[in-house]
Amino acid sequence: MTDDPWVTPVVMIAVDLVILTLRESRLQVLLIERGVDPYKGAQALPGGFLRHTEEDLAVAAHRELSEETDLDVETLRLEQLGVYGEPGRDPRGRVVSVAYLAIAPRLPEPTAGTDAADARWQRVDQVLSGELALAFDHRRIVTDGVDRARVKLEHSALATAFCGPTFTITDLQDVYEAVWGIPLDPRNFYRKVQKTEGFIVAAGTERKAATGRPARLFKAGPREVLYPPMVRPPEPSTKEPHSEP
Amino acid sequence: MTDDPWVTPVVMIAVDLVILTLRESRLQVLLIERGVDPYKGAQALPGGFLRHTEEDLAVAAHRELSEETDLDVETLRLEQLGVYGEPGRDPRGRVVSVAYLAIAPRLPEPTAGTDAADARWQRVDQVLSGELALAFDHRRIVTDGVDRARVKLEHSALATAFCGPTFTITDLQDVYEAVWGIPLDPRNFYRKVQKTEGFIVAAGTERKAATGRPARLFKAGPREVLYPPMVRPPEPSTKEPHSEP
DNA sequence: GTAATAGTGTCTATGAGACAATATCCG
DNA sequence: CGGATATTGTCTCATAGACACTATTAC
Repeated sequence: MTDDPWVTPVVMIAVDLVILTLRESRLQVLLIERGVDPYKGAQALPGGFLRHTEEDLAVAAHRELSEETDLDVETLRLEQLGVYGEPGRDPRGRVVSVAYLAIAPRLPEPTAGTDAADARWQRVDQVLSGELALAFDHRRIVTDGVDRARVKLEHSALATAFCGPTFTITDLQDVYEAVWGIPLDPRNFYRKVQKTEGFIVAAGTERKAATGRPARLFKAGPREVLYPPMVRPPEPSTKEPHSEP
Repeated sequence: MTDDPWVTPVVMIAVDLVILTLRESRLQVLLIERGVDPYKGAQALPGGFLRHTEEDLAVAAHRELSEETDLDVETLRLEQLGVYGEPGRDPRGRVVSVAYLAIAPRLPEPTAGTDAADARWQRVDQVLSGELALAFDHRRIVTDGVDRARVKLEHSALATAFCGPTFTITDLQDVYEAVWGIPLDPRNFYRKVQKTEGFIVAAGTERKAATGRPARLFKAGPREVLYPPMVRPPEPSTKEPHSEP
């Protein structure tokens, strides 16, 4: 940092939000329909430009979150995901965007008649496959966000953030299965989660099940870092250069 | 992203580099002495402002790397570490800095008489402890970089990047011990590393040892992602809120 | 030979994963 | 009772970690 700052070109700073949730056992991401021109009418991540010179990035992210969505801003914990600053990514000029990631519990559909009216949950698999096109480089940002969530599920108690204040162990398993995209054995999962001290704690009560035996309820425990970690089977690895007879 | 970009305030973009290496079995970070005024004379990370509007962030990072250091820019792989954009972090105005992380093999001291003359390797532990003060919020950036390196050592073949083109298994163990800050059993480490297919591959030759039996040489293998991961023992955990009788 | 480091063998505790068996609800 | 889901038990296999032991060099 020895250079003269006054030769620095003008750059616009934006924040983009990747909000993930679980609905109908599918991983979904919150998208809005753009109302203005670059990519008008296309789906995009919630977000926007920095308002004034003194605005903190995380504050701007929270502001956009409350402006463009119905979500309970207090509950959500935003985590910095990365910077996306390729010169050509925004036709309006040089825009450097700071992406944030958050995990939301299942929530009602965004309310019509508000600023958030254009916000909709969309299936992540449709975004990743390209079936649902996004504005700018937002597909890449979603991809990175999902990857981050997958990894964080292994080592942190993030999964509980997908659930409501209380949940059953099966609810928690649904989170892992949806995010990882693989089935898990309910019995081994059950014991594994219980044995990881501080991950979840009993929430006293039980509940009436629609069918079958009612499950115990739990809430998120104090532990943030899981040890031992939840293990995710190795990826099929797009290129497995082996094949012994 | 529905806002009008033209109300966006002017923000300066900088890149900062966290270059880590291993010297004398210590984790060290490359720092420069600032020659201009905010924090003039203090130690800081290499880096600088974006040059022109079309310059890519990663390109700017590489440019600063070659301008301010002697390192072989081609070999080093820069990885985005995060964004640091607090309003008050730079007295000159609003500066949003994108930090990059790289791992360098052991290299000679920076050459005097070049632009890199002020660059010096400094012990990471002195930075983290505050014994060596850094300009701006660079101590936090170094902290985050070291944390990232620690985690990446578990799941990726990053450790080989600390070594030269060929190395012994003991060399590799030194990397893990220095970065993690804990001792490892050489015999278990030996087998673990060998069993992880594609991590390291034999580099034919052996070498003459100063003392003891000469070791086999290896080079980095094709595998980037380690499975199973190298396991790092759980942290002592600053706050262990348990104590049952 | 001794010192020193490289590499191997082996035992044990623990966890992952498969899967049978039991428990508790609904109707 | 039968159907469905929750919870527990048990077995087997793989791996981490401890550590005795052998191998190969320099002197």
